[in-house]
This record gives sequence, structure tokens and C-alpha cells, in this order.
Amino acid sequence: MTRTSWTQIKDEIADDIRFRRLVAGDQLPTEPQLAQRFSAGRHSVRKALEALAREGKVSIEQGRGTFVEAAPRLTYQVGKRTRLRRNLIPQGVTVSSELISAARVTAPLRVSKALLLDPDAPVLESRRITLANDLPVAFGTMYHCAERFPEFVERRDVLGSTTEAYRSYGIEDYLRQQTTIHSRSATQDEAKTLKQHIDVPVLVVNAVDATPDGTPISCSRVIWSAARVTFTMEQSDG
Amino acid sequence: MTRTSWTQIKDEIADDIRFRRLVAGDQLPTEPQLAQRFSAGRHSVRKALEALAREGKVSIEQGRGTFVEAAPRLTYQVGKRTRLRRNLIPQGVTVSSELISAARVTAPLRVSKALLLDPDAPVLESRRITLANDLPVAFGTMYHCAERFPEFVERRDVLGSTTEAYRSYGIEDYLRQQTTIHSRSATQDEAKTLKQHIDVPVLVVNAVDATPDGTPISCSRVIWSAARVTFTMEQSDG
DNA sequence: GTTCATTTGTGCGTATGTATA
DNA sequence: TTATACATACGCACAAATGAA
Repeated sequence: MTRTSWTQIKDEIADDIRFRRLVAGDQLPTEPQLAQRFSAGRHSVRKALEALAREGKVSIEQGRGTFVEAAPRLTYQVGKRTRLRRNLIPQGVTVSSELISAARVTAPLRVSKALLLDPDAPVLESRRITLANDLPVAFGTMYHCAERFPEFVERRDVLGSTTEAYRSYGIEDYLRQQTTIHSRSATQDEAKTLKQHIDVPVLVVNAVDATPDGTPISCSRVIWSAARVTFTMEQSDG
Repeated sequence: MTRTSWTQIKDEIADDIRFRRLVAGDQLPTEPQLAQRFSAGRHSVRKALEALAREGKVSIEQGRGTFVEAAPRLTYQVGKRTRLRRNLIPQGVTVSSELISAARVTAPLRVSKALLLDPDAPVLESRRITLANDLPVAFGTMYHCAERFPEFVERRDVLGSTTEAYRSYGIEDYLRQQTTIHSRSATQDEAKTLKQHIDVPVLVVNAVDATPDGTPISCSRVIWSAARVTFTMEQSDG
């Protein structure tokens, strides 16, 4: 080999971060500068930076530069209860959630199946994004039966929480019925929405919520930044 | 004025797979051949193939060639019960598990904490690999208290299942106490063990099993190929 | 609003190393 | 041993995004 390999570049920068020679928010030297520092080509530097970006250690931003990632990894509790703030285990971060869009659409096939509706039944589709310290960690789409939950999105927005919105329809309790998690690479749009590099994978979480008697009331698909979250499941909370 | 971009190359090959113009096991043309076909440079072709490899669609093997991935995505049921064959939802695949190594070691800190042992207590460390249709999908390390479960690994091997091994120590039932899942990029060794490309991320599953009264009996860390598995959690078995 | 310098993104060419059969 | 195919590395040029003048 004898030439400078990109793994060496990666390891050195990773050490710089680990030993606090570079701290959160710091801007790294430009790619040409790093290339010179390591007596390497820009391609090798870029490969090293890409790997660090996939691990969530740095954030590469076209036109601006490359920065040491500030976001800590969040821990999200998957269980029977799915209340957002209860489930994001406190780590000194401020968690917030914003409505992006809402629409009345005909149910996609997987939605009508999950909610036990007729194919093409009308459903309310709402898209929300979750931020931790103003940095996106996840965004997703939620579906409710339009007939059972008229104006759900508006009520959710006015009442401030999903739990309260359900209560306004007479649902005092609801549970997570099923959850699936898998990993895949991000699309361009997903990377942009999560403000992360295109090479960072995402974790796709599909879920169905139901009343205690087993009647499904909503289904959702949430895209998480794979670098920014750990899921935990405790037996005590199912 | 754009030239042929690597995303176009990626999408075309992905379509070839999706529409069965290329099927599992097929060898793709060589990189220079693909470069010619798409009127692109080899770099662009490689970037496209890397992306496909991260998604588990192709398998890139140095010295051999690039092939359409044969492995389907498995579904693994995470719940209170953790019996391997029950949890890998049948999909026409043959699942097997092999012992790689076993040793008596002093407990790493996270292990002694999880098992409520003294720091540096002796534990039995066993490493196993799980194969589906003879292709690795996961490998992991499991720890048992050496005093409570003398010769655990040998008994597990003779009796053929973890459940039976526990029974031989008088434990009739055990439950998953805690599970955590997160994503990260693979190390060189992990990629080699899983026979996957270095760019495919892995899902790290840390878990603690316990008797029904809550006494921890084992902890494990399993590395899954992120491209080859979906985790599901059902409330009924939650 | 436009221009401009800065920085990352994409692309091509070329050479050589390394694993496999 | 040899041929094949992917892996790594360097260089150069231009595109696209960003932010400040």
C-alpha cells in the first residue's frame, strides 16, 4: 500500500474528536487543506469524511464546510405507550414536534389494510417532524380514518398532544399494537429534511396504534436519522 | 448541462433488479463495461454500486465480481421470548446457528453491570453466528456468570438449544428484560464475518435476559447486517 | 438583487495494489 | 503463474450551494 490510506485519515480525525482536540461545532479544515496535511488526494479525504458522516461524527454541508457534529445520540423507548416526550429519555435536550403538512387522501394500500378500512377509504394524512435541540431527528407520516376522526389534525394542533386529541373522540387510552424497524439508505429528500449527509442511513419505523380492545386507530411511518437514535425496549413496559 | 450521474446509473441497475432483468445470483458486467454502457467513468459506476451494496441489492466481491444479492430480508420478532427459530419468521429460509468460540474471561464493565456481578467477575463468553440459507445475517457475543452456569457453553452445544441448557440449571423459563437497537457503520472484521460490503451498516442489538422474577441470567451483543433484517415488535408478545 | 469567493459535489482520466479463480 | 475484477490512490476540471460584499 505504502500510500496514505483513507482509513488512516478517518482514524486521525476521529481521534481528534474523541480526545477533544476538535469539539462540537468546530469547522474542520477544507478538503484541500486536509489533503495537504495528510499528503493525500482530495478523494481520499472525501472518503474518510463520508465515513465519519455515516457514523454521525461530522456533518458535511455543501457550500459551508465540514463541522464536528453537535447532536448527541437520543434514546427512544419503544413500548406499549407511545407518548413522544415520555419516550425520549431525557438527556438534557429540548424535544419539540412540528406539523409540516396535512391532507385528506385516499388510503394507500398498506394503510387501509393496517386500519382495517376499505381500499381507497378517505384518510387524514399528517406529516410531522421531531426536533431535539432544534436539530431534526425524525419525521413521519401518520394516518387516521377520516370518518372516525374528522378534523383530527386540527384538534391535535389545538389541544397540543395526540393523547388529548384522542380523548376528544372519547378514546381514553391507546396502545402500540405493532412496530417494525428496518434500516435503509436515505433518499435525497430524507437527507435534506433531516439535515444530514446523503450517506447517513435512516431507520424506518412502521407502527400501528390501537385502542385497548385491539381496534386500530392510526398507523404511521417515521424516518429516523440512524446516527442520532438508539431504540430501547423494556420488558416492564412491553 | 449534466453528464451521466451516478444516481442514474444506480436507478437503472436497481430497476434491472426490480423488473427481473437481473435476478438473484446474476453477475453484473464489470465496472469498466458498465462505465462504457452508461458513457460514464469508472468512479461514477463504483459510487452507484456502493450505494446498491449499502441497500443490500448487490454484493461486491473483490477479485470475483459484483452479483445480485440472493438474500431476502428476514423478519426478526423482538419480544419477551427470544428463542431463535420461533423469532425468525419463516420465509422459506433455513436458519442455523454455529458456535465460533468460547472462553472464560473477566467480565467487561457493561457485562458485570448488566448481570449484577462484581467488577471483574469471571464470565463465560461465547460467540455464535446465525446463518439463513448459509448466508450470515448476524453474529454475537453472549455472557453468562461462570459461577452460576459452569460449563454453560458445553451444555448449550450438547443439548442443542439455549432453552434446554437453562433447564439443566433448573431454569424453566426466562424472558427478555431489555433490548436496545442502534445503527452504525461496520468495521472491517464485521463486514468480513457477515460476508458483506464494508459500506453496509450494521444494527447493534444489546440485550439482557432474566428469569421471570427479574434476576438477569445473560447479556448479549448481536451484530446484524442492516440490509438483511427487519425487527418487529407485537404488543401481544411485547 | 447581484456578484463573487469559498467550499463541497460530481465527473473523467490514469496508475497501481490486492484478492480470486 | 496468469488473467480478471475490484480497491485505492493521485490529478484535474467544473457544477452547485452558501454567505458575504
